[in-house]
Parts: sequence; structure tokens; C-alpha cells
Amino acid sequence: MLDIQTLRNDLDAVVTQLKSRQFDFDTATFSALEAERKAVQTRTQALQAKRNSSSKQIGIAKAKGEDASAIMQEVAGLGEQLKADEIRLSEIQAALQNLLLHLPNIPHPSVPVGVSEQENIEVRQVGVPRSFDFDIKDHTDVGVPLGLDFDTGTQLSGARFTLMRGQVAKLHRALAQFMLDTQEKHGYEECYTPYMVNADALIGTGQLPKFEADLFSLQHNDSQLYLIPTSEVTLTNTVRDAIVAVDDLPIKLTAHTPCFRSEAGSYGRDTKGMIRQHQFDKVEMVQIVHPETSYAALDEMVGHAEHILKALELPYRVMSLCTGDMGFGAAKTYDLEVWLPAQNTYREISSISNCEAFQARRLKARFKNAEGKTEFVHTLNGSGLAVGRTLVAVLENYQNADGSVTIPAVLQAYMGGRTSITR
RNA sequence: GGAGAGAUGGCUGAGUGGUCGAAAGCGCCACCCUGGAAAGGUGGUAUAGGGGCAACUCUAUCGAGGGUUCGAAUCCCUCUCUCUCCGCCA
Repeated sequence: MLDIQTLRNDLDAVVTQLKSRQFDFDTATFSALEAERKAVQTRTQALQAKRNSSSKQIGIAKAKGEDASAIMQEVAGLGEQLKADEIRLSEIQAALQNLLLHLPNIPHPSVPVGVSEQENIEVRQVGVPRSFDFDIKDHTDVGVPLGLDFDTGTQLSGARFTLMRGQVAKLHRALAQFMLDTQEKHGYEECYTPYMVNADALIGTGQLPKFEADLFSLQHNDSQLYLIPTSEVTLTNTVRDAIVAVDDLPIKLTAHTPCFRSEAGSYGRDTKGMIRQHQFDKVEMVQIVHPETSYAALDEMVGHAEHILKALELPYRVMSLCTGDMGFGAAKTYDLEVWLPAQNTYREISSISNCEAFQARRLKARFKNAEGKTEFVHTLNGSGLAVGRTLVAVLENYQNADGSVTIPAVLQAYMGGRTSITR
């Protein structure tokens, strides 16, 4: 959520900045609502002040045993006008709030301007893709004989669900364990979080109200819950409605959870294999930081995610996303893209964003600054990494001519000392 | 699932219709005292929003929402959450 003061004081600048990310801000509606809000709010508060002072006088008069009927006559009829104004005011404020909740974040000045992923900028490439002296297979052809069971996944749940068996399932677990252990060493507190959350949590991190179609939801009794699309939701919402002590910052949290996404609107994309699933595991990193340090924290988190790829010796590149390709709540985002030899390209495996105060305003997540004033924290989140896609990358990059897959050295301890998986 | 109790500021906790945004204590901050500290003393110490250049001022908030009333932390209704006991259960 953007700061409404900024919108009031410098609307044109906001419009321009949002345009850079292909967002067209309906300023007429906003300005009309604001004008009416101001008029109605001023009037309402004047009436409330009148009512309060009169009521106080009635109380004083009655305490003294005097007759209060004159004052009571004065406020008679005030109630109806006040009621009407209060109702209208709350309608206006709800409409304004709803409008604000649909506005994306303003990009940081350092973000490249562009309309699509074509304009993302490569920051660096790390590692050299391996050369193969045999015909390489994609991860499905490598993985199916080893335990990737797409057919049974489909039988159980439909398209975009996968069952894993045996050594592949174990490799998947090893990856998640390794990532979680590593991020814990980077200073993140390990968390186990709910996989279902209420609407308030999703409003806090920005998935609702705008992106409900991307979520899986469930009815339980009279309440509605949603499956988390990422543990960014649960980890970041730990500070919802909180005023944290400045000494407690930064708060660094990590969790390994499944993520559930409906993938509405991606029909036909990545239909084969494990790249795009309705359910996938991810190790998430979240930082709650002082505003002055959020960009340093962003760089640090990119390093934490890169650490996993380096340890796994997977070639990757770091991309700075352009204005048109960034997510709703991000002020600046770096993507990590891992090399997939069968696709002969880099594919996203991690996304790390600084949301600045965008989520904090929705969450009411604040801290007391040095002057003792409350101020919004900055929030960051990033994958460290997406486990399923990392499995894909390992299967493809570590495949051997005989159909076996070498286990990356750092994972061997998690695999009971095995060095490869075979049929 | 059944029965009961509760939800007040950073914390503990008083407050059953009227000068209550809320006693008191703890904590925290500043100052005094001290060589320095402790103890003691004095004062300050919620959040959000509106108006104003500002000093300031107004409004809202006692779990949430509705109602009664000139006036609600207090009375009524609905909901949520927490705790205790019983049952069931991974």
C-alpha cells in the first residue's frame, strides 16, 4: 500500500511512477473520493465535537441536580444528521482503502524501465554450463526412471501434481534440508508455519484483494482459509499489527513449506514436467529491517540465495527485473535463474524483493525510531531456493550417459553418503 | 462435540451509564540527588486520523461488529479469540 499522504500531496508523481510499470491509475475517482472525504469528515467531526461537549454539560448539570432539558433540546435532532454523515464517511473510507489496496508499489529509481522480461538486465553470470558428450535428456526423461511419477500425481490430483518416489523423493528432501540448514547458518530463525491462512494475512502481504484467482481456498465452517502461495505470507505476517523494538531489527526468518498456486492464466505454459506445479516446496527467507538498511539487506539476501547455487555448483545468472516484470508489492527485485541444459536456457529459481514499506503499511508493522516515533519497517522476501525447480536443475545438470544422476557433493551427507542415484 | 470463565494501555490490574483515553503498580524516558551508581524525588510515557505554516486543536479507538441513550469500557445482541473441565483424537 502506498502512503496516502504522498497521494494527496504529489499525485502526479505517483501516476508517472506507476505508469513505468504499466499501471494506469484512475486519478479522477481518487480525487473525487478524497474531496468528498475531506468535506464529510470535517463535518462529521464537528458534529461529534458538538455532541460530546453537550453531553458533558448534561452530565455536569445532572450531577449538580440542575435542569438539563435546555441543553438536551439543543442536541435533539443532531443524532440523525450525525448518523448519516458517519455512514457516508465510512463508505468513502472503505472505497478509498479498497482503491489503495489495488495500487502496486512504486519502483525504486535504480530499477530498469521496461514492459516485459525482455528488458530485465543481467547483473552477472556465475558458473560455466557443463558440456555433455552424449545426448542430454530433460528432467522428465532423466527423472521418470528414477522415481518422478507424473502419472500417479495426475491420477491423485490432476494436472500439475507430481508424486515422487524413492531416491528422487529423498533427493528432494535432501535439497530442502540443505537449504534450510544453510539459511539458518546465515542467521535466519527456522520457523514451521501454518499452510492455511486467513484473508487478513494475504491482504497484509499483498496477494489479496487483487490476486484471489491465483490462490487455492477452502471453506471451513463459516470461515474461509487460503493455502499459502509462499511462506513469505506467514513469515512476514508475524509482525502484523506489531510495534517492534528497534533493537530487535533486523528480524530474519526462514521456513521450508509447500506452496500452493492455482496458476490461473498460465494454461499451456510449462505443462510438461515439474517446472510449474500447483504444489511445490520452497525454502523462504524473510527480513524485517530498518528502512535505512533495506537495500543492503536485499544484496545480502541475494547472496544467501546464490550461496545455495554455488554450493550445488549449478550455473546461474542474476537478473535485475525491470519495472514491467516486477511483482505487485516489490520496489526492486532480483531473480536468480539457473541453467537448464535441456532447455538450453536459464530459468527462474529464486526471486528476491525489497517491498520497502509497501507491505508494512498493509500489515501495520512498525518500530520505534531513535526519536521515539513509530515508523514503518521495510520487509524483504526471497526464495532460498524453490526446491522443486532445484531438483529439476540437479537432474538435468548432473545427469550421466548411463541414466544415473550424480549427487552434488554437499548433498551426499544428506543422502546417507551416496554419490549417485540410479534405477 | 458438551459445560463454564474471560478479553481494558508495553505488562499487571481497577473501573457496572456522565467532566474516563481510562486509577494504581511495574516497566521505560528525562531531570534532580550522587564522585559514580543503587535507593529516593519530580515530570513525562498509547495508536490512528482530520484541520492548521506552526504553537495547537478536534475526532476515533477499552477483542470485532451492530443496538439502546443526549451520553457506553460499563446495558443488550451477534461474532472472534483465549483459558479451565469433560468427551473424542494424530
